[in-house]
Amino acid sequence: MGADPHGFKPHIARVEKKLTEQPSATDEKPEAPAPRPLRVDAQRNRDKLVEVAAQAFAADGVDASLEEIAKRAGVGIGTLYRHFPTREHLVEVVYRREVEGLCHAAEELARDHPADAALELWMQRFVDYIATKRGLATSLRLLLTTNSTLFSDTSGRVSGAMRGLVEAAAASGKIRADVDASDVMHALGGIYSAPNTPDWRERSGRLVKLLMDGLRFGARG
Amino acid sequence: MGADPHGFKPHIARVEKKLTEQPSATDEKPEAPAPRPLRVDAQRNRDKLVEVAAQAFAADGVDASLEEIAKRAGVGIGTLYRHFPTREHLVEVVYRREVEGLCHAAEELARDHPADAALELWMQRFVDYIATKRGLATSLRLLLTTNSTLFSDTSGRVSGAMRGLVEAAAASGKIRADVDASDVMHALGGIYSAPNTPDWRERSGRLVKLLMDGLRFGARG
DNA sequence: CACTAAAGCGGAGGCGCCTCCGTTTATTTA
DNA sequence: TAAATAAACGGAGGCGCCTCCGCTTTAGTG
Repeated sequence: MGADPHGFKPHIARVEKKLTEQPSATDEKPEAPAPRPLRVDAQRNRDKLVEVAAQAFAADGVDASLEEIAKRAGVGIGTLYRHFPTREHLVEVVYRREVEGLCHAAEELARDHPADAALELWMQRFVDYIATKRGLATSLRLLLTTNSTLFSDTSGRVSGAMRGLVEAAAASGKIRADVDASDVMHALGGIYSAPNTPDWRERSGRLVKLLMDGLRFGARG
Repeated sequence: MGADPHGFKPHIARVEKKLTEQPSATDEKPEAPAPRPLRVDAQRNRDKLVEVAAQAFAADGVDASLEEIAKRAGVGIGTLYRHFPTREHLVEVVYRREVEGLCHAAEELARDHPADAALELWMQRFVDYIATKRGLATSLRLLLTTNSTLFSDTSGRVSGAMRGLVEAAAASGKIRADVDASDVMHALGGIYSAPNTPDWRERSGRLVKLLMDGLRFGARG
């Protein structure tokens, strides 16, 4: 995006296909007839593709070239399309992975740090997450309105993770006890809706610090 | 869409550009410094493009080939892109034109027919409009969330036109007087949200007739 | 009418999308 | 271990997107 003077930059939404059928990353429903667990090479390629795609989308936005992604993952374009029949499939998987990572980070941070530090670090991580989300903005907006499962899924998980951290911090006395997790989430809303200036990241960082000061103020600990 | 086995069918939303700057079909703001009224040949080409595009979108959906549209309009692809720098611009103009037509039809029908017939005919026309809107579904959804002016503009105009017809019919005694235009609009909602079956059109036609029977029931006239 | 600047035109060219199918490879079976 | 087979691979090919810029047409001006 920028180093691509002749690039292919369509500007339209064209999504008609297959959005009903979910990729379903963590599908362990007891009813599933175990659809055969992907050959090891296939799984390896798939993972590599997702990883490379995540980088590419972060760097170039959703318009990143799929052919380039395939190449960088060391597979043919055909392989990419077999795993992800549409661009959305790939975007969705990358996004879900991002959410997964964010929730996982919450557990990890909670284990390795004092409750208030864990919360603060997590919020900084949340800023990165939002940054990605903004990169994918248009696609995501469409995906989230088309595919309501995705929306409820992810927003539920994220706010759940945050709730856990806030409550733990409150319980440990590291932050004041009279706040609700949803209030904190609401405060973070400012990050999301803030204008897309170049200094957005620093601003957001400061917002998080400020918020933490507020949370620590008058804490028991 | 179908007669295009090797066609270019991306499936992603890529809209970043120029959606702020409105095409503004009917821009007559007193502040505008009159941006020079388009050379006659240019205007002719532009009109032709919009007309052809309207047909193409109706026939093939928003994925209709822009090169094909340019060709059928008898201009080069470059001309199309000069007038409509992105596909959305074209979609938006076509859509606004559709809305315009619908509102204009309301006046015309009101002039040429008894009030109740005018309303019924207009509602049948409304079915066509919705059909178009469905054809453009994904693009429109994105456009309407991105560009809130477009939304308020058009929905306001359409419901205004309908209100006029309903009130005229009620005043003339051709339909019962105890209904509100917004109720009728609400009833028509069924058309929009109905599943996209092949017999959708007939169903909608019957819905309109049914609705008219309900409206005529117990009328003074 | 001749001239000229500005406006408009249009298509070649370069790139990305995505399908199709012959080839390669992992896994199962003998 | 070898043969058989299903799964996966990958890239050529065909098509649409969109920019760029030399050529054409229009609308003024003297």
